[in-house]
Amino acid sequence: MADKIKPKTRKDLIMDAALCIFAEKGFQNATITEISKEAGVSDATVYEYFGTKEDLLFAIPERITKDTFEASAKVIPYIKGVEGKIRAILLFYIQLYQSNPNYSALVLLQLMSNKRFRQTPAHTAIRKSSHVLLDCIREGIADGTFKKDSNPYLVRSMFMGTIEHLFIHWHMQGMPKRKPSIAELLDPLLEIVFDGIRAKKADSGTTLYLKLEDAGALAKILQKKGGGTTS
Amino acid sequence: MADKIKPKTRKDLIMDAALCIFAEKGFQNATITEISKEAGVSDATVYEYFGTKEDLLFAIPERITKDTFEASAKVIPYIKGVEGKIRAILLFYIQLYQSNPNYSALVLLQLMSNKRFRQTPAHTAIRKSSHVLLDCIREGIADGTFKKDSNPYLVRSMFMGTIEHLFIHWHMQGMPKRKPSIAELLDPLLEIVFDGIRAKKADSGTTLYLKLEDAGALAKILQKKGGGTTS
DNA sequence: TACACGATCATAGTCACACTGTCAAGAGTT
DNA sequence: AACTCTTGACAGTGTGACTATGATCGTGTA
Repeated sequence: MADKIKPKTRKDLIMDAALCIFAEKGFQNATITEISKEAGVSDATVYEYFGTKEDLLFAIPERITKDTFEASAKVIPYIKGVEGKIRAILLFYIQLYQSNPNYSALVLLQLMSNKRFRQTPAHTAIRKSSHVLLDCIREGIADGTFKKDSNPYLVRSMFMGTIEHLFIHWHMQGMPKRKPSIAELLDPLLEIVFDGIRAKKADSGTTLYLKLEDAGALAKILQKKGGGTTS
Repeated sequence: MADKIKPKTRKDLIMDAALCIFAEKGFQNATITEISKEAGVSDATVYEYFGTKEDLLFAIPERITKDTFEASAKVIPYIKGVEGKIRAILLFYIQLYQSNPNYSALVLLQLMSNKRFRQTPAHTAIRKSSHVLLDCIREGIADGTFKKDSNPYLVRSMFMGTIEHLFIHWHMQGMPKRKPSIAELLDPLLEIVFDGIRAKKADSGTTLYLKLEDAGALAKILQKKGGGTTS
């Protein structure tokens, strides 16, 4: 196990340097010379490993994205309850973005709006993970946790859109040094959405809400019976 | 009024051409020569009006953004109720993005992640409008429409993040010809969020929700009184 | 030690494109 | 006609991605 200390190949050195510089100055404003200098190699070596500057850009998120999302996919099935699963998936995203600011800057600011990136293995991994989230929401609708008429695509966009929006603003605000408090917003976010889409029936042990207009009718029912609620 | 038919200045022609080409191929992949040819002017004329290619990019959303958001700001105060106000603001965004696909592609895909764009009048207008939305949410919290412990920043990110996410995916999907159904998702979106943050108390005239545990006590009250709800 | 071979470097060169500068050709005005 | 302002044509510069080539370094092998 001691030989697991990787000696950092030149390829890794180049990608590490590129990640820093791309995240800091943006893809277009970064030069190959700058990256090769930072990595301590020559320009030619960069082209030895990566055909073009854009190939280098696309290669960077590949390792981390695949590793993370494959790990996520393995864990999720063992979590019981769709709400817990959804929470776990979103926590994965938030922690990934939060603990790798350069990575998230790259993905959210440079890659997400690049059409060629969409034909990349890294993006396939992202898409797959996004699909897992969608399936969880569908499962929640199917098993009665969420309202039958919920739009799963909308709900997914609410989750992913909100989280990405928060991170984009964090990056654009110009202070990615300070740890963001986005993880603390996960539970409030979940609470709002779940509260909004949760089926309001008395089949699970959750809190039950009734419209006031129905309260009159309910009052009579409650009077006749002892107070037991049978569906 | 007949002389209101603008003869389309060269500046406008250039910006129109640039909008099309930037939206289609992206800022970096578009060349000045291409734009000037499309506009029917020479390269030099482009530089006559716009110092740099980026200045041209930033100039494009200026008119439409300012016009739209200033119009929005004038209308909002006349709408009663924070929920209506919020709905109106979001509808403004959606209709703006939906009826100007090129504009929304430019803003959402190219400009939002550009740091220099943030120091631009166009972005100031966007920020101002975003602040109006935040104020509405705060107003809703203050007047008891929404829960006291709602995080207005989070709620705003939920609205804007979701809408932007939906539009970005619409653009990236590669079929911006077909009219998107995003406007139809506004009410479901509002329903979920409002449902999640609405104060469940009996202080405003809106629909009222009660916890089931309270229904027993309510039943007695309703029996004694005729049914009128005085606060 | 000597050799071979692959990896890396240094360097020079090509090409595309943003941007500049110059000057001449219209168009409008006096 | 003279004057001015706008526009176009075009040549030129600088930067940076990418290519091509030969030198050099490091390592394993005879």
